[in-house]
Amino acid sequence: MLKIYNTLTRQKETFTPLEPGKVKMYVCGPTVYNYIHIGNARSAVAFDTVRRYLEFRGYQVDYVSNFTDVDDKIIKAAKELQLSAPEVADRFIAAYREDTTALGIEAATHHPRVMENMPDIITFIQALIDKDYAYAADGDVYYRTRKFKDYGKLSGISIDELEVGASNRLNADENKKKEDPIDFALWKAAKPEEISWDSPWGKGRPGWHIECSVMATKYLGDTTDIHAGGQDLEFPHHENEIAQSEAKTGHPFARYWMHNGFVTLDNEKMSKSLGNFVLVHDIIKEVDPQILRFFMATTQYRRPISYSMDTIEEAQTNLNRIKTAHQNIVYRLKDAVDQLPDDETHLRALATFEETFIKEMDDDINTANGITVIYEMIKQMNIYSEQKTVSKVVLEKMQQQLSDWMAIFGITFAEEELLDERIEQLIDERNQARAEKNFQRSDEIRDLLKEYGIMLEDTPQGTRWRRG
RNA sequence: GGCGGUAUAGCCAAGUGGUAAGGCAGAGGUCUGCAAAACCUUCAUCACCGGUUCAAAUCCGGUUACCGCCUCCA
Repeated sequence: MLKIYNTLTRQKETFTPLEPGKVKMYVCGPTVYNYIHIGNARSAVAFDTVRRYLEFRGYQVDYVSNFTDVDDKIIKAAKELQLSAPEVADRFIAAYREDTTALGIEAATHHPRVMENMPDIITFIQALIDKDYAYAADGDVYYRTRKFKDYGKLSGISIDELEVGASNRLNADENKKKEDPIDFALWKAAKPEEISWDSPWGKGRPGWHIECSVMATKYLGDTTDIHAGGQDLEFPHHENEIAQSEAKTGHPFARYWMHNGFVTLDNEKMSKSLGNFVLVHDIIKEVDPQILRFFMATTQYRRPISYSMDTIEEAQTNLNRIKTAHQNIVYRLKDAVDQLPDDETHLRALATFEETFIKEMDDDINTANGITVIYEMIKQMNIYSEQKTVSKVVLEKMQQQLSDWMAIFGITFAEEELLDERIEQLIDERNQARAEKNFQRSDEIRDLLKEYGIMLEDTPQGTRWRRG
């Protein structure tokens, strides 16, 4: 039984979607004004993993993730890059797709953009005004926060406590227009020469929070099963989304709220404003993106994860261990017999591993524990693949089970590649030398191939190679 | 100041009442012509203090440290 930690109730709850077998999931996406860093990637990875696990468990997932392509930072970046705001957005959406693809993140069912949903945003805001939950003020439109009685239910904060801190942070101009300092902008009047859209309140552009309310309800309906994002979105972003959406529709906006923990660098949150970030775009030139992806799976998504070269190297070692085990299985398929008397025992053991794996992953997508089950399974797989005779039935099941699980973590095993003819010849020559006990020559060849990144291993079934 | 989170071996990381998973690194061993890979053995009383209990890393109270949100941020 799948359980998910729901930020709204602060506890793990049994997951049951609104519609049996189908899950509606919305994940707050990036503001596309530059490349994503590892912290941004964690969110995308975490919820891609949730999605893949839901699919593994038999659900059909409708996955929506937005691109914020209208925003102050984009306007600023456009000035710096001497491009139009849409051009900046296009460029970094392309970069986002490139980086996330490298990380094995599946594209969403829909990737809506703010610019493409302007009429719906305006309609949504108008509906809030009509319901008296919002008011226009000199070209801006604000949300009447105090009117929404459930305000604070997600983050557990109260308006009165907020007001104290908020008063000296907002600029005076904006405050003058607001009825209450706690009110937030749904629509901002255009400043000269900024990109803007026509609206009943004059030229302007939407505030940040409204887009997610609009797009989530437009693509998934009034109530979404899972709404997710980083912990920093809990307040105010998600709180405001709830206020807007529930005021408009009268229905619960999302049933399960999921928030991922941060990536830390030297025990501090990796963030754009702190400047302590590593761009995915840069790091994948040096580190195999699969390693980065696997690294993120080694910690449960709600906990902070510490990024360093040490932790990345450890992930690499561990991923290699799993890949080697997979290769061991594939290698033995070549000389496996169709079946053996003890097949049933091994298949049962595999089924037990699967039960455990599901039990661990069902516990709020505990990938760290899921991976532990993988380690235990590959140990048995390694032992099996060293048996004198092996069965195809068992090996195939092992191979399939391991790749299915790793796919949840976004890891795929490379297709077996063919070696260069020259290298094949060298391996043959080395085996000849070994047969003649000319170990000097055989070691020479092994060292030579090592320089090309081909590692040789002598096994009872013959010499095998791998990239290393 | 308000709200929330975390503290487990050299490192990463599970474990929410029954006497500390797993991985890396380290040590020893098996296998191997030597390797590699693999396998086996070994390696912690859980930040601190007090309490509840037959029994606590796990519950309660307190202390300390670190982190996050409250302002754009995954």
